Amino acid sequence: MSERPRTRRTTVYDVAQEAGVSIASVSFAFRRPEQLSEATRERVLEAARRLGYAPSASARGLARGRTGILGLHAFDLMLERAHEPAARARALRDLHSPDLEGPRIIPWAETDDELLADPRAFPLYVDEVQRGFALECWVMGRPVMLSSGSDSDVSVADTAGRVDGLAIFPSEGSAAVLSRFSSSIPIVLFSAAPAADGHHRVRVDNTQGMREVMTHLLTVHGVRSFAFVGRLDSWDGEERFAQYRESLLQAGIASEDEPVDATVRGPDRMAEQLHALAEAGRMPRALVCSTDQNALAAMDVVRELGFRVPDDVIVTGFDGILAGRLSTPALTTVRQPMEAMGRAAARILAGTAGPLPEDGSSFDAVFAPTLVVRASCGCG
Amino acid sequence: MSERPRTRRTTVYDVAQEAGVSIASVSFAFRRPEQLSEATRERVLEAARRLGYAPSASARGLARGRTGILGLHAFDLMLERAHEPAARARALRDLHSPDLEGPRIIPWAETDDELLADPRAFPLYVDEVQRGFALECWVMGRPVMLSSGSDSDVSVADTAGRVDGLAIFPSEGSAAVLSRFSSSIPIVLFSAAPAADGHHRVRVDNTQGMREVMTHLLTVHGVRSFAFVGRLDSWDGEERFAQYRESLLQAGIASEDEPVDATVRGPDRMAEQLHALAEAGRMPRALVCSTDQNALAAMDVVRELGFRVPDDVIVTGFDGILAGRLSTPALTTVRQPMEAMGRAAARILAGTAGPLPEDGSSFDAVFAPTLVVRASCGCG
DNA sequence: TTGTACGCGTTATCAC
DNA sequence: GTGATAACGCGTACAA
Repeated sequence: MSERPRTRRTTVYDVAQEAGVSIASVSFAFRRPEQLSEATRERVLEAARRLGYAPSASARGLARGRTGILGLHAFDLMLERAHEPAARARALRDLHSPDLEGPRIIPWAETDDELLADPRAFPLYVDEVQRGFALECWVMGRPVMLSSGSDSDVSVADTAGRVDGLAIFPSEGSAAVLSRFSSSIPIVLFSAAPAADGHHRVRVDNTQGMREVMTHLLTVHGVRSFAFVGRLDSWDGEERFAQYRESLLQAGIASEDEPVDATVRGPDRMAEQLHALAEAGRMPRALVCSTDQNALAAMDVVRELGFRVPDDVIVTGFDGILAGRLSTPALTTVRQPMEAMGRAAARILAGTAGPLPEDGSSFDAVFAPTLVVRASCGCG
Repeated sequence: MSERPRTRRTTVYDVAQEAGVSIASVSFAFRRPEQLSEATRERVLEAARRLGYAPSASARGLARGRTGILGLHAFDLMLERAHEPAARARALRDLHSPDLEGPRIIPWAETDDELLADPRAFPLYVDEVQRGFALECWVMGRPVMLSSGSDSDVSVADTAGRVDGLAIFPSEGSAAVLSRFSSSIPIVLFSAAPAADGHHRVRVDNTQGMREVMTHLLTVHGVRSFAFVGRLDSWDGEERFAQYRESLLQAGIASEDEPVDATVRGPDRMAEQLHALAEAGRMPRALVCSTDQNALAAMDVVRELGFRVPDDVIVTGFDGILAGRLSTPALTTVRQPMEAMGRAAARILAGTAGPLPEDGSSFDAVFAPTLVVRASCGCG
C-alpha cells in the first residue's frame, strides 16, 4: 500500500533553504545549468539529492502552459474489443498473505497467463500503433500518456487537459466531441474518414490494399465466388467493403449488398450467418475479411463446419497482426505499417513532421499497405 | 505542425463568465455535480462545451497535490536493448510533400516495417509487462505515463515529479537514485534484488524456474554436458546462473565459473565464445540460456557453426516471449507471467494490492513461472 | 550571477 | 446553492 506516512513533497523552497540560495537558483540548477556558477549549481543539486527533491510537473506545467506530454487515447469500446480476453482476467488476489513468513509466491494458476498471453489478444492493431507512437516519443525524449474513457465531453476534456497533443483511435461520432479541443491542442485521428474538421489524420490506403487481395484471388486463384466478412462501423471497414465490391464489379461478378456480420463485441452473428450459408450449400470459395481478427474467427467457424482452409474455403485478412503468422494455415493478409503510423502521429503532434502546405490545413498522411501472401489462400 | 495559431486554452474564468457564474461553480460542475442545482450545472457544462473547455491537469495537480497518473519508467539502456532494431529505423520523411495535390501516399518502402515488425524485437519482456500495467490502469480508470531516461538524478527526479507512483525496470545501481523518492511516492522495482530500501518489488521465482529446466534436461534428456549463456548484469541473470550451478552440483556435474558471455549491447562476445568452444571440440550438449533473446541468438550461432538444434545441441531459454514460439525449432523455455506482474505493480502503486503486514514494510511479490516444453530441447 | 515578486488555473475553505 | 479568496510549486521578468 501507499498509505505509509509520506512526508510532504519537498519543494524549491526547501532546497533553496538547504542550499542557502534563492528559489530561482534552484530552478536554474535544473532547467538552465549553464546560467549558474559551477559552485552554486553543485550545491543546489547536492541539497536536492539530500532532500529527495522532485520538481513538481504540475507546477511547471502550469507556469509554462504546457505539460510536455503527448497523449494516446483509446475509447473504452475500442479497448474492450482489443483486450476483451484480458478484461475477463480475474483480479489477482492480495499480493501479500499475512500468515506467511517472507514474500508470498504467487502460484502460476492465479495469473491467468494463458488468457492474457494469447497472441490473438496481443499484440493487435492498436498495440502495434501504440508501440510506434511510444518509440517515436522515446526518441524525442518526451513522455507518453496512455488513457482511455468514454466519448463524453467530460472524459475527453479531462484527457485533453493533460497533454500537449493527442492521438486518438476514434469511435463513431467522437470526431465531433474532439473538434472542440483542436483549437487548443493538435489532434491526430487514426483511420478516420477524411473531413475538414481541423484534426490531423493518419490512415492506410484501404483501397489499394483491398484491390491487391482481390486481384490476387481473382487472377492467381481464379476465384469466382466471394463473401465479405466484417462490419461497416468504421471508416476502414467501409473503404474495404467499397473496394471489394468495386473489384467484383470490374470482374463482372455479382456481389451482395451486405457483408457477413462479424460482430466482435456483443452477440456474434458471423458464425450464425456462415452456418446459414453452409446449410444452404452456398458457402463461397473465398471469405474476404475486413480484419485479421475477423479472419481468424472465420477460419475457426469454417473449419467447425467441416470445410478445409484453404482447400475448400479461402480466407484472407487485413492488418497484418502477429496472430496471423501463428495460425494454421498462416493468414494471407494486407499488412499495415502500424508502427510507422504511430510514429507519424507522434511527429505530427510534436511538430516535427515537416511543413504543412498552407496555413490552417491539416496533415492527412496515407500509408501504403502491402500484400502478404501466406497459406490461407492456397499459396505457399 | 502544431504551429497554427492556437487560441489560448480556455479556463474556468472564461467558462464562468460565459455561464454567468463564479469559477467555483464551474469547478463544482465538473468535480461535484451533485452539489450544484441542476440548472446551473447544465448552464456551466453547456458553456464549457461551447468554449471547448478542458480543465488543466497541471493546475488540478498543483492544487490537489497529486497528478492521478501512474508511471512506468525504463532506463535508456533497457530501451536500447529491447528496441534496438526499431531505434535504427530511419526517420520518416516529411509527411507532406508540397508538390503533390491532396494527401501524400507514403510508400511502403519508407516505413521500415520489416525492421519494426520483427517479432524478435516486439513484443519482448518489457512490452508484455507494460501491457499488463496499462491494462490494470485502464481497469482502474487511471492514465499511464510511459517514460524513459538516464539514471541521472535530474532525469529520474523529473519523472518522479510527474506521477503518483512509479514502476521501474531498474538498471544497475538505479535503486540508490530511486530511494530518494520513495518517501514521497511509492516505487515498484521489477526483477530487482531483494533489499530493505523502501521500494516495493515484483519479480519471478528464478530459482524454481531454472530448477525445472535443469531437472527436465537432466532427467528426461539425460544431458551431462552444459554451458550457461547469459550475462550476470541483472538480478535475474544472477539468480538463474546460481541455480544452474546448484543443479549441476547436485547432479554431480562440474560447471564453469563463468557463463558464456551474451552481450546484447555493444560488441557481442557470445558468438565468438561459441566459436571457440566449437573449434576446441567442446561444444556442450545443452546451452542453457538466461533469456529467450539470448537463446534465439545462440540458436542462430550454433546453427551457423554447423550444429543441428536440438539433435546436436539443445537450447533452452527463459521468459516466454512470443518470438520463442515462432522460431524453428520452437523454444523450450520458462514462462514468466509478465502481464500479471505488470498488473501487480499497478495495483501496488494504486494502493489496491491488499494490506501490508506491518507498517513501513514493502510488497515483495514473487511470481511462480512455469516450464514450457517445446521442440528446442528435443521434445515434441 | 543571484534574488524578488508575480502569474499560471485549479481546488478547497470559508462566508453568505 | 453560490461566490470570494487563499493556497498549491514553479518559471521568469526584472531588479539588484
